[in-house]
This record gives sequence, C-alpha cells and structure tokens, in this order.
Amino acid sequence: MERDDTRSLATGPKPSPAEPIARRTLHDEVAGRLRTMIVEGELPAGGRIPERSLCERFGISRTPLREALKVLATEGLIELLPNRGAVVSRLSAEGLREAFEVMGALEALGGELACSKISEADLKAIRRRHERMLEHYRKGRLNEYFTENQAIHEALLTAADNRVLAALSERLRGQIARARFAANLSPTRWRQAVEEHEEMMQALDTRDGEELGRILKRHLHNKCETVLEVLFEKPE
Amino acid sequence: MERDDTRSLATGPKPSPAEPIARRTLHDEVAGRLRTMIVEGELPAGGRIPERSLCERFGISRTPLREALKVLATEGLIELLPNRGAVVSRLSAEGLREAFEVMGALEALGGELACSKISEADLKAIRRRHERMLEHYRKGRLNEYFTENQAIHEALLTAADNRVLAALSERLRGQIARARFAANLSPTRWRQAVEEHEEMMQALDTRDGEELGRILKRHLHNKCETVLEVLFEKPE
DNA sequence: AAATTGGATATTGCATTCAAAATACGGTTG
DNA sequence: CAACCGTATTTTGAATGCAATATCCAATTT
Repeated sequence: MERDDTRSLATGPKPSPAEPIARRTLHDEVAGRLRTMIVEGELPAGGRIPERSLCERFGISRTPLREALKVLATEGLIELLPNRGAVVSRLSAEGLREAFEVMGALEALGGELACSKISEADLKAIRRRHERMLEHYRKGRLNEYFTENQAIHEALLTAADNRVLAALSERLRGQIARARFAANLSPTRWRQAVEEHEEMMQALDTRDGEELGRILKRHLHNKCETVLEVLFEKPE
Repeated sequence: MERDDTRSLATGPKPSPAEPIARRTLHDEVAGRLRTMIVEGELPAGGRIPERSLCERFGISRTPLREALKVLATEGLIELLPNRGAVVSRLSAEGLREAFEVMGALEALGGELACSKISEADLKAIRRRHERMLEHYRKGRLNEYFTENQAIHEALLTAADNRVLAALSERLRGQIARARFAANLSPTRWRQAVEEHEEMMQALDTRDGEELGRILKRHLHNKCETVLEVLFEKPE
C-alpha cells in the first residue's frame, strides 16, 4: 500500500511485480493455531490457557504467545483476567443467539450487496456449487455438504465486495464455528436448510437483494435454533 | 466465574458484595490512549508509529506497547508491516463507505431488536433526549447536538440488549469517528438528519422494528455521503 | 473437623537483552 | 555525475530476566 504510494511517480520498471512474500510473524502464526485449537475444542470452553506448556509445545518464548493472547481476547475468543491468566470464553446460549442475530444481519447485508454487484460468471460459479451441495444432500454426505455450504456463503460474501463486512463476518464465523463443531443436523432441519438455499438461489438469480437479505436472516435464525437445541436442550 | 461455580452451594453470606477493584493492565491502558490519539488525528493516517518515542512518552517498555499494537491491528486501526513497523491505516473513501454500510446494517438490527425489547421507561428517556436534540438543532448548537445524537444511537443499542452487536458497533464507531472528526454538517444535511430522527422516533413509538431498521440504514447511508463529500470532494 | 494463616511455589506483567532485518550513508566505479 | 555496492546504524522480533501477584499446601487454632 505504502509502497504503491511512494512509487506513484516511478519511471523505471517495477523491480518485481511479484507481491511481497507473505512473511508471517510468530504471534500471527500462534494466534492462528490457538484459534483452531479453541474452535475444535482442544482448548475447552471455560478452561484456562496454560502459558508455559503452550510455549514449550510451540517451541517459542512467552512474548509472541502473549501477544497472540491479546489478539484472541479482542476477538472475543478468550478472556484476560489480570494477573490471573487467560480462559477460553464460554459460549452461553444467549451469547450464541446474539452472535447469530448479528451474523444474520451481516449476511443479509452481504446478500443485498452481492445481488447488486455479482458478475454473471461468479453467479454461475455459485450456482454450480449449489448444485453440488444438493447432490451431497441427496446422497446424505454431511461433511461435504457442510464444506460446500460454507463455500457458498463465503462466495456470497466475496461477491459483496466489502472488506469491512468480510472481516467482521470472519470473526463471528469463528465464534459460531465453535458451537457448530459439536452440533449435528436433524433430517428435518437439514431439509429446511436446503429449501432455504433453494430460495436463496432464486433471489440471487433475479437479483432481488431485499428478498435475499430476508432469506439469509431467516436462514441464520433457523440455524441458530438448531444449534441451540442440540447444544443446550439435549432431551435424552 | 470459576469462583461462582464452586460457590453455588455456599450457605454463608457473600464475603463482600463490593465489586473487584478494576485493575487495568498496561497494554490495555496504552491501547486506549493510542486509540484516541488516532481518532483525534494526533497520529495521522498513513503515518508510521514510532515505537521508541511512544515508549519514552508513556514511560513504559516496548513490551506492553507492542501488545497494544497487536490489539489495534486486529481492530483495524493500524497495520502491521512485518519487520517494518506499524502505520496508522488510511481511511479511503471505499473503506469508509464499507464501514458505513456495515454500520447501517448493525444499527438497523439494533433498531429492530430495540423495538421489540425496549421498556416504556427507556423509550421515554430516549424521547426526552430526542427533544433535547431538537432544541440544540433549533439553536444551532452543533456540538451539543452531536453529543445528544450519539447518546440516542447508543441508547438504542443498549436497548437492543445484544452484547455482540454492541461490541462490533463500538469497534466500527471508532473507525467512523476518525472520519467525522474533521467533517462538518451542511445546513441541508443537518435538516435532513433531524427529519430522519423524527421518523425514527415515530417508528420507535409504534414499535415498528422493520421500519426503524430501514430508516436507520438510510440515515447511516446519508451520513456516509455527507462525510465522504466533505472529506474527499472539497470543491473549493 | 473446619476454618484460618503463613509461607513456599508457580504464574503473571513488564523490563531488558540479544539477534536479525531494514534503513541510512558514504565510498567506489563506470 | 549517477548508479551501485558494502558497511554502520537504527529498528524490529523474539528470548530472557526480574519483581509483583496469585495459588497451593501444610501447620495451627478454634
């Protein structure tokens, strides 16, 4: 970014149009690992985060780990108790519901924007994914269904072409993924989700942003109910 | 948290209902200061962040400062260039537009939720603030108007009773505040804003969440146009 | 026996130190 | 004179060290 600015008057050929090598700093790398450890439950909700042992395990000193912890705390994945360490934040039923509500609004916005901006080619790509997802549904392949499903939502977000939106969604997705990691879909809910995706495709095809927004909101709402049901009201 | 768990069967009186003394950590304090320095333009957009001199100025070592920088980076206020320091992120016209778009969606959600949850008392409080704001408008007191305006939006958010929403809005507000710090209101726009607030109050009174959401979205959109106009298209 | 206290131990927050990378600078060469 | 190269200086990233705080555990008291 800066480099581009300073180069605005440059005359010679660019030294190398290759984008700068993605060098990651340790704290960044560590933050990533911790994120997946939390999402996948390896670091259980409510549990303390053992600085020392994690440092040994990663083969690093405490400095980058602690920097990563600060980051995760601002993301809401953990909580910092001054002088008493860090704990993985619990996801309460209310917290999840709140996160889903916000996610619904964000995805609705994403859908609206996508409708007004998406190219024919990208739309076609999404349609293809949709078909593939339906196929997975028919064959009962849950994992593949999830993957394709996620890809569709992501593609919509990309089509919305709003980096701020993408960043916030990404963050929320983490929180939600934590919950969904345990939850499974009932056949009824699954069928419902697929139907909603059908509606979504229709709205996308006709570029009806408002409608797509409403569907997405409802979709997320239902997803939320499913997850909460599984996580907090296990009847047997 | 943990302590509460172990106490769930406790019989005696709680040791002390006094809340724990709020101890802040350095990195937290520093992050706060840096935030306001950025919002108020003391650290100009695009400028480098001088680690050493800031440390001296705050009288701290580099460790807590660097931790704060990591936090500010995840908040999007600064950018970390590996091995090359940190710079205050520029707010481009597109970036601002994106932030306003998202803010619109969030406030719309907040409005909807507030409509369905707000108590008669809180509504009355907002109405009072609204009247006060109108008074400021009539008298042309811009600063007081802004303050009251902000308070209203905040009260709505509080009434929405969604901590996730509140947290994300807070973060975006920071970005937007940076821009608005310089921008001023034209008489026409101001009048328009006031009219929109009138509409908002009406929707709130009738608890029409959908309508309030639409108004808020439009309101934010217009605010965005105002700010962009002032910041990026100074004609004379 | 339960509660309390005192101190040993572990953990945290921050400062300092060290190594690697980037930047600045001066000399050299074409 | 300009471009290039090698070295000195600065700055960054990470490791280590140290003081303050919290946690644990056994001894003591009621």
